[in-house]
Amino acid sequence: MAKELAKSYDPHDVEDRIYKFWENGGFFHAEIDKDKKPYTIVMPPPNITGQLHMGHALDETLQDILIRFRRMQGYITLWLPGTDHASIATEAKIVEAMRKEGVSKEDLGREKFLERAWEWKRVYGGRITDQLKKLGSSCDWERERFTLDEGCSKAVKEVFVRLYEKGLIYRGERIINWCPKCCTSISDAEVEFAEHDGSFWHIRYPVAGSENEYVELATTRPETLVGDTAVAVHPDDERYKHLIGKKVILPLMNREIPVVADTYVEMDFGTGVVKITPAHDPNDFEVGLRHNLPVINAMTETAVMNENAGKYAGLDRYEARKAIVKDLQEGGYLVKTEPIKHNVGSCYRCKTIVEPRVSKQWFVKMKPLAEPAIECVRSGKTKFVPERFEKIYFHWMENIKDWCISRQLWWGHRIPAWYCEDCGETIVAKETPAVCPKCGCTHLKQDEDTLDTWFSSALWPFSTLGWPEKTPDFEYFYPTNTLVTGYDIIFFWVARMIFSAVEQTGMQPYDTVFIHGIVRDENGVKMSKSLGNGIDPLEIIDNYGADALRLFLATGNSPGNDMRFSEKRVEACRNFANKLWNASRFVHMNIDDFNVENKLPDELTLEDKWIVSTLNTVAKEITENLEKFELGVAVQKIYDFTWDCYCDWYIELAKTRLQAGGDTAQNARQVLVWVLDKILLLLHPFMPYITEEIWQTIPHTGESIMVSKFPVYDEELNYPDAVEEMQKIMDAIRAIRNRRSEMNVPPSKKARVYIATKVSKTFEDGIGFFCKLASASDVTIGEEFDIEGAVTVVTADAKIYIPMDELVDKEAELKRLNKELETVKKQLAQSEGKLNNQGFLAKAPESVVEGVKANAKREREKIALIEAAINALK
RNA sequence: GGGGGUAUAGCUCAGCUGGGAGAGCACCUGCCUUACAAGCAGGGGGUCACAGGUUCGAGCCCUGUUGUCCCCACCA
Repeated sequence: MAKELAKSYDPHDVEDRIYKFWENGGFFHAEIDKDKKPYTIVMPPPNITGQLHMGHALDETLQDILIRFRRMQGYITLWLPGTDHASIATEAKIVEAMRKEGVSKEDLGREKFLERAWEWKRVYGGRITDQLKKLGSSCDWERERFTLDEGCSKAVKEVFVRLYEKGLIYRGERIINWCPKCCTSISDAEVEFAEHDGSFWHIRYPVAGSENEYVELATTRPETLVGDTAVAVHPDDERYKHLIGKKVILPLMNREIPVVADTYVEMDFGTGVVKITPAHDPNDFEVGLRHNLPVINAMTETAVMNENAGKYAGLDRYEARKAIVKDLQEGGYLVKTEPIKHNVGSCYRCKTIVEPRVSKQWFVKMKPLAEPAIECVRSGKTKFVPERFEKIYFHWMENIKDWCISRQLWWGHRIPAWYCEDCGETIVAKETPAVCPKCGCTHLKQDEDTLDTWFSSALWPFSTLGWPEKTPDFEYFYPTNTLVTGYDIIFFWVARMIFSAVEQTGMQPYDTVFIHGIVRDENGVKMSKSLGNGIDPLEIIDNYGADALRLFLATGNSPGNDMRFSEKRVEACRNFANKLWNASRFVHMNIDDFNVENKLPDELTLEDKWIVSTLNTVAKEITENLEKFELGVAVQKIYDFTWDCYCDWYIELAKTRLQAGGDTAQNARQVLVWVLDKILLLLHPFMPYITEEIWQTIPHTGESIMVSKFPVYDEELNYPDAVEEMQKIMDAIRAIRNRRSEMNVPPSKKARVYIATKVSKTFEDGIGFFCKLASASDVTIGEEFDIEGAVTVVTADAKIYIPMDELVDKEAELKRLNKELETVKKQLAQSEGKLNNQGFLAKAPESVVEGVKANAKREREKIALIEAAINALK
């Protein structure tokens, strides 16, 4: 008996069962086979901060499509999964959770805190793994990695030491971005700028030693005044030239500070005078270095004024601002206050406004690393898809500044540097040193800080494969093939991976960076936790199935562009899954006991040739599009083929043959099964679950569709003539349906319709959509017809005769025909115009001229046919 | 200040190297036609933002304009 299939597709029944089947069957695991080519994707590791969101679902889906496609093409595919410890983000979450319990980091101490963090990892890392599985991700779980695991940590230390020994990592006192809430330094890339409404306070500083002389300057941050160590003017500024070298008195603090000349000052902006606070502004810091100015840090690490702020000590930076403005006003120093819009930077994690801060940090010297990384992309070793992102990459790389890599956090890779408490020596090493190499003492203390989380992410493509060891995996799978990620982390991650890989492995990390956009909500707003507009992919999977979600994410998504989530469209995708399911039910009804071979019959009818040939073309197009990362275009092709060609036409046409029985029916069955099989194979990368489920129930060889061969273009199956003829027949049938509808022919009334095409078929058009192929007539195009009581209706390539008694509205019919006649005449005039244009004939290639001639000929034929139809009506 | 994306049906978007505009949803008409009403057949609806240019031919290429979104820089 044929297997009974439920009337509609229920993904709940299927997905978990199929995933287990794949996992237990070992189909995800990549066994190295030197005779075959590898195809490798290393998964961008999701953070262990929580659960997967729609952006992950997109990222994973795209990767899984590529991986499944390549696997079916016969590559040894490795999709290596993993998670990221995400130091600052995770630590912030844990601290937040602890705060609710009334516990602080310091209460716990470093070791206990880390225990807690590892527990967090165990819970949330596991959750993410489960979620990845729900999506159908075909990753090699045996190779799963975590950025803090032993291997990755080894790679991190190796790289740190190598770069240090090469002089590319240094420690120094610099001004960095400081988050007063996270209490850590953050890199330039981690600062987000946004426009804020602020005030521009104009303040006057008395000139020392002269009565009633002032310089007026303007600032947006009066609270930093307490740390001023100079004021600066432009050297060419005539207004202030005489003051250069003199001193002014810092209001409220009553300190004398010098007036320096520096070209950094813009004469046209503000008053042309700038207060210089080296400890609290990056530009001022630079000016300070040039003029050898002292650095007065006036704030603590939580941005509270410190003892250097005199009477303001203990006030928060914004309270201090208020107090200082008030005192300035009372002291007569405040000239005016004007509103201003200016950009303010905040921490990308907690949104707290960052405070520039001078402190001792570790940095990576970027210039020497950037150059080879630029070359890697310029030479095409690594390509971006879409290409335009290369520009962004180049711009960033070419203007790169040193990378601050130390973080004042506990969750992460601890910096492999030790300081000798006796002699002050710094030791950088992969292993904990026993004694100080300089003084021989054992009083060594490891640096308290950890590394920027992106430092380990930057090594991900090779640290996960066993580097720095020359492991078989590394030798075989590296460099990897494709990196799939969103444009939002090109700077954070992609760029850093490329320079790290080039520097450490001497090779590009991957051939292609396939960039996608972000998934927005239905209103086009970026999904975010704080807005509460995020949509949980698992909920969608629960309601519509993973295949539907995947299909939605793949459809209509063009590389590099954002997409909007649309539940309506997910629903449409679910409907497609159901359509496919029911098509397979229909096939099942006709193949009891698997009595059908999954191969094409010897004799193919016109419609067989059409479907086979069309499928053949579709397979080619899908392959081409997948190879150039046009996943959306690829999936659309198979969607249309399945629904329009297979379901709406082929199955309908096959019904008549199935009823006929005998060889006719058997041939139809074979073609039905054969085409369905190909559809499933082509669709499998996009909709893995349902395709496996159905594939298992039709005649097949092999264990799983996952490891079956992806259909390839086969010249033997190409029947262009049949496709063309079938196209005409379908056009004609459509026209008949259209006419029936327009003429209000009652559905109960059968009409005999004659269609004249090259292939000379007669169709009987029954109720609504029902058409069947009847015996061929001897009518050919151009032949004169004389069918009593019938009227000619003209379509592009066929004449259709409909019995007169079914025409209810002659007037409307005439009107329509006349309109069409007019249109065609216009087209003909255009074509003839071209053919009479000497300029055109001289310049146009022969093929074009031939094309226009063919158009004109066809148009003349049309006109003749329409005129005939009009006459028949009259 | 610099760079980039985008403008196509009522809505959300495809349209890949220039050759007679598409999908999903929505809307209208008619159908429970034994695979599927999560469906079938048909229909309405678009100066492809605007203005020039190249071409026999432009949604697609070039120039400019406008709208909109984003990224980078950060002049206090």
